[in-house]
Amino acid sequence: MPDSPADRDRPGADQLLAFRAHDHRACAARVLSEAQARAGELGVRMTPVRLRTLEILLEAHRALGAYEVLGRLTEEGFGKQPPVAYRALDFLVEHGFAHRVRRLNAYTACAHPQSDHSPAFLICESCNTVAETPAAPLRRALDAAADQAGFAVRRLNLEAAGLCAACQEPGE
Amino acid sequence: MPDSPADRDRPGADQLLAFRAHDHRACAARVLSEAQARAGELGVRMTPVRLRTLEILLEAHRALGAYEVLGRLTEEGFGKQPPVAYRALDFLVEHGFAHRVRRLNAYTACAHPQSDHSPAFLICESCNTVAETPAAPLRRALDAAADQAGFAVRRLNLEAAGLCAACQEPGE
DNA sequence: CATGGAATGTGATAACATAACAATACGGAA
DNA sequence: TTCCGTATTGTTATGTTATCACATTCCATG
Repeated sequence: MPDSPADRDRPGADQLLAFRAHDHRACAARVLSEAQARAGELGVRMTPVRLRTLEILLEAHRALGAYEVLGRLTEEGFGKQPPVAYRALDFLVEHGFAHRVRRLNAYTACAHPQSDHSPAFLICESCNTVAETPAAPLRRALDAAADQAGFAVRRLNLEAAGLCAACQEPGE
Repeated sequence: MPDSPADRDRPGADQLLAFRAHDHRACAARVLSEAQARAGELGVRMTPVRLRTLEILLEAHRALGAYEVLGRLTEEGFGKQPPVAYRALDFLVEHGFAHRVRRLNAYTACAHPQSDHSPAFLICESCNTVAETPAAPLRRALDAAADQAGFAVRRLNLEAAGLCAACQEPGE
């Protein structure tokens, strides 16, 4: 299927697929297997809680709060205290498998774990769907501005709140 | 004093003054009086708690948590329950007198209340200083990308974490 | 198999934020 | 000026998010 680097840099391609119909099961499975492969490359352990946490985020295809994730994990026999979820989520974020959406106090699976990137999030205030879109050009622009002040950017968090196409429709 | 629109769009001018020595008292007084004038224009009331909250943020010249602000307000005879601080802060943010820095769960006085703008924050992970820099060009770029997906951006939050010039120095 | 570091689990608590409602202040209309 | 509606401030109570400290288990390595 078409998923060239060029496609990946073009919003409107699979980046914003959160707002569009798609083969969800295949999409999740693909990201999962990519993530496992990448964990191997990075020399980190994709343990059962961590894997399951990522699966949960992928199934939702929306941002989940830590306690929502915890609830799911507990149902499945994992621990029931907050650190269980927070540690798994922190791990996933740390290694680029998931992102933290601060505006929602929530976490979402990374749509493109295979490559380092500077993500930007489009958060629909009506349906709460979170779409990830590439922000590399924005990142470069910001880096340039920060450089002038001698500031070294390490992590960038870019979240736009608004209305997705579907929620803008009149009868919605 | 020089504060033309051109200056305001150039980082390295007064935008990043949080990282530089400056006449803090005069700077705070200027912003305060501008804010009061602007409240009049907007037809909103800059009441004592709200004014004092803004003063507190300006004095700190760093991001303060809601409970830090609450502590200060309480010392001065205002209420001692969280909503007192949250309401004042919400008011200030709502009308552009302050910003919320989500990465820090904190609030900071707006450096440029006189004009609508899309701010970006440079957050030093070492000294926690928060500098506000203009993000209008970034905003335009993001709007363009979002448009392609039919997404209408209403609010943009851009926070960069890293090291300020001072904290990058060897002996620091 | 011993062993040390990583990972998981627990109870407890800290930190951040809002709901719901009472009392008061303010400003415009009668 | 007086009255009235609304905005504002205050309170108690509670909800939500996140971390600390420490015990136990897992697992790769020697």
